[in-house]
Amino acid sequence: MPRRSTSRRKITLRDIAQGCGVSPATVSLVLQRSPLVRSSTRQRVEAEITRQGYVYNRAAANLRQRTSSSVALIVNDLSNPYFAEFAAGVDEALAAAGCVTLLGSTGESVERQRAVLASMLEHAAAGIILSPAEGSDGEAIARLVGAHTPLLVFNRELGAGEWDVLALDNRRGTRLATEHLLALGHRRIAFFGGHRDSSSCRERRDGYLDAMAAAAIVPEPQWLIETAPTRLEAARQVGALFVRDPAPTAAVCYNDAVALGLQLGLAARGRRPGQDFVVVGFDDIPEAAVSLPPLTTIATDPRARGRQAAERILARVGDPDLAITRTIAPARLVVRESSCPLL
Amino acid sequence: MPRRSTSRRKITLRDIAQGCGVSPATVSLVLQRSPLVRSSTRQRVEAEITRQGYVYNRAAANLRQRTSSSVALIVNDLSNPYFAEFAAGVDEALAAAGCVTLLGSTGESVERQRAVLASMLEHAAAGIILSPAEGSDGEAIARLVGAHTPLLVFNRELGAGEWDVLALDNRRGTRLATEHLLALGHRRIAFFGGHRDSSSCRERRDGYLDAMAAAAIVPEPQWLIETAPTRLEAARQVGALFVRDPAPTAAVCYNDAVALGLQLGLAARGRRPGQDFVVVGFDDIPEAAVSLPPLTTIATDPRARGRQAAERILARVGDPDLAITRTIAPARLVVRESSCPLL
DNA sequence: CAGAACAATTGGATCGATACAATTGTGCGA
DNA sequence: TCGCACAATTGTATCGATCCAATTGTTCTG
Repeated sequence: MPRRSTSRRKITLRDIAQGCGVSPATVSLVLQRSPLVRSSTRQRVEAEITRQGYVYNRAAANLRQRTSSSVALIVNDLSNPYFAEFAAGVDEALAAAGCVTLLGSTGESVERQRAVLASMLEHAAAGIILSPAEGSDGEAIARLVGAHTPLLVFNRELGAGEWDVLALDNRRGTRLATEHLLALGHRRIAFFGGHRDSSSCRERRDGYLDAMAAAAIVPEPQWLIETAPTRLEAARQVGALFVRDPAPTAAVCYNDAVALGLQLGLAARGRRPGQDFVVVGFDDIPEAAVSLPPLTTIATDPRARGRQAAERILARVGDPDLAITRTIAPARLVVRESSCPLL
Repeated sequence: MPRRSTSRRKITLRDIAQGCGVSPATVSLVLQRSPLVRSSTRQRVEAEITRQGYVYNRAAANLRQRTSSSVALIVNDLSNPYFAEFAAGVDEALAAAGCVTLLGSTGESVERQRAVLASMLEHAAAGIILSPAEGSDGEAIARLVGAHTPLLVFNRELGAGEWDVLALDNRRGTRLATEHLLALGHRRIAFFGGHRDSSSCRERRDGYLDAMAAAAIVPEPQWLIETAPTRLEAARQVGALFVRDPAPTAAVCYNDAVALGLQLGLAARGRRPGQDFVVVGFDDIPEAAVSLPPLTTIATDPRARGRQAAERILARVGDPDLAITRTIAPARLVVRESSCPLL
């Protein structure tokens, strides 16, 4: 925990008051743009402020007013471009509201998540946007956060509780993707990648199963392939799709990273993705548009989701008595060349 | 600017004191793990703390102690995976030091950068890590930040001033890359991508020119091609490499995004990257290892750089009288299949 | 058993800005 | 010129935790 320099005292509102012969209260009024101060005094004070290079101490004000001007954003993995975009959106909207973002990352560790949450509470975040680490216990989080700090859970299920939820329409997304492949004439469609026990993976798999069931197709067990949700792991597992004949002709992937890995693995085995085998991803990360071939995927617009999350938590902080909301953000199909009609 | 709920008063240290019949001072001592308190009292106090669900108010403590427990991180573009990794590293190291990260992004806007800096100062950041927006004025930033808050400038030049600098060894990086290509037997080597006026691009181009000069090769003007530093733009500009004969046989790229775009553009024109034309990137983003073919590049390890930046600013906050440091982080060549000996 | 040495506890001022009641200054009509 | 309404300004308690000097308990030694 760092300490601040003590070399030269910091300028306070009292210094300004003394410097131009008014009371601290008046300076405070000037800072708040109160119409009560005469414009001549205001100018005198403002001149003194710039002359002395005074910096407002928001922490002191927050203490007095029992308010907070920060919102915490806790994600599991910043280096995932999806969350990075989300974070950028959150920060954008918070900054626009004159609010600062407290960043925390958990690296999927429940223990670190506990520590980070505690730290954010101590730092008096007005609200918390949380994308829970895998294996989080909703009860425990609720107990830790308490009823005073509003919480918005993003991206993953955490059971029901006294918090707002902003979820993606995972199930509908993969259903759309699967229906798209069915419409192209595919019948043997795999669901590729993701961790069996993650809630988002479960939901996406369910959407796939819905669409298959609606088409009266029973997926073979070997069409469901689990991998770590990374490009590299996905590329390694491509072989599993072709162990038994007849092999699938298309795959709905857990996310774009996996889909890109799959395309890579296909190319490495001499199958041309988009022609010999059709791939659909999920997320629409920037790379999806420029991969080889460009990837058909489900877009969820993480930046807009970030802005949305920020606005929601600000609304709740503004009025804690609002009813709990549960928003399902839309997912839309973006068709690119990785999926094209069977010839 | 949000306000906090007023529904039920927050528990303060005084409540705990009353609750177990000691003075606030004693509770404070317990919180600071002071050895002065008798262990029986300590236990009584701790029990009361958990019973009432007390949350420490670090802002109040910071005010009294004239300290701060936060460090600001200001980047131009979080959605750039390079900065996202960097941010993850910063947060990791700050969290380990019990410090919280104030995030701000500027989107390359000098005006937003001014606003964000001002906000961070008001929020009493103990120090600021800044990757300046393009076109920043070092003077202006110095004036704004003042002498009280230590500043660490990352990634871009900003003139010399009262701040620490953590830079990448751009020039040496591209020199290494170019020497690698020369060693493979290439002579007609292009420098591809980047904005002419960005400081990092200039440095990287200089490294390339150094190596070429050392090999007594004068680059043709059409070997130097400017593009926006994105995959898409790079892919669009590939044609420019081949307008005149004899065309280059290899390219050192401004960064990996550009290099991947170049590979894409080559494939689209029927040239096999890595065989018909050799490509080297810069940054070693995760995609580089799994592109087609895997990309030879210059690794700078952004996560480690982030940790390093955090540690440096913490050290400076701890002792403001340290001499100014200027660290050039090493860049190392990672050879993959996108570069292989001419056959 | 006095009193020194030490352990444990506490009152109250303080950090910097704000809110509120109270005070002072100004203009104007009677 | 007085008094009144209203505009400006100000003194001071406060937010929650900390720190210092001062106080109270406890133990031990001669």
